[in-house]
Amino acid sequence: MPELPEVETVRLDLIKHLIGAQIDVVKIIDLKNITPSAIFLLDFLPGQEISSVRRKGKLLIIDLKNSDYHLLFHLKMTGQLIFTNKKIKIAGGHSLDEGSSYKAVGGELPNKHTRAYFLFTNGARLFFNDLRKFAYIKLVNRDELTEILLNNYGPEPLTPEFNLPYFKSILKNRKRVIKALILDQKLIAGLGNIYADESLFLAGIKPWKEGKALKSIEVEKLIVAINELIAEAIKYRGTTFRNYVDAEGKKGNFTTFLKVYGREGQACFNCGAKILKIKLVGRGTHYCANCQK
DNA sequence: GTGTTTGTTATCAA
DNA sequence: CTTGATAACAAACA
Repeated sequence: MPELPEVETVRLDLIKHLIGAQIDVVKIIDLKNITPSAIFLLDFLPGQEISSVRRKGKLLIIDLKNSDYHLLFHLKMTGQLIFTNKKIKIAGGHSLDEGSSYKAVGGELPNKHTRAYFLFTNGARLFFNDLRKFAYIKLVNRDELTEILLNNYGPEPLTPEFNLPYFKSILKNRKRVIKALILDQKLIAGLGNIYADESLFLAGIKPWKEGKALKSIEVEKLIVAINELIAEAIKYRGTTFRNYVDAEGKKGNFTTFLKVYGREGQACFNCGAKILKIKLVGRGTHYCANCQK
């Protein structure tokens, strides 16, 4: 599941290669979550130059030079953005021979999960893969982007806006369980199911505790846990639990540092008790009954 | 065939 | 208006 650290890893990979790159050809293979229409994008994008790659929470934002437009990518659960500048022989002009490809995690590219791809004038290629068809590509103008960011995304971990007074303000008087609150992108942008479970374990808090029931010391522990966890996960290039890969097709290295997610039935690293798993707010939820109060 | 996986949104309720 | 709870979606896999 690409959460903030995984999308950030993809972003850091992409800026190494895509800044200044000019789009040559766009191929849309099978993508229903694309706006405006695929036909419009096929016409609009060629010739556009990429000026920067940004991110808000799990949303990747590609800015186009001398343009009021921004290309948004959301990977949802199984989306991948895989870049390559390996040279391959392309028969006759610009278009990539569908049969030609090179090896990457998940098979040759393009493969059966490739929903769209971009060819750049310098020979680089960017593949948009998605096993399920949840992920989206969206082209928006500046005002639409501002509105999207304002309406859907709160402050991110590791930013000045995500401070203790803010965190306390969004938890007090809240009846929702703490896991639901920290998963809410409007309150904190970037946490998904893995890092929500992990941060609550690190802070020693039961996932189903009501927001308003958290003691001051618990709120302090949790904000530290979230920030440290996200920083470490970025440092290790994210977590691959199912099919996440970075923009070079490589897996994340933080997986081995997980304390509770995916460890049901195994011994807690802290106390040795069995890690338990329940369903909470519709999500698989992992915790240690002994360490989380 | 059944249940499970999760990010996000729609819908409904209070 | 705010807040919260839940279903729905997608496709593969055990």
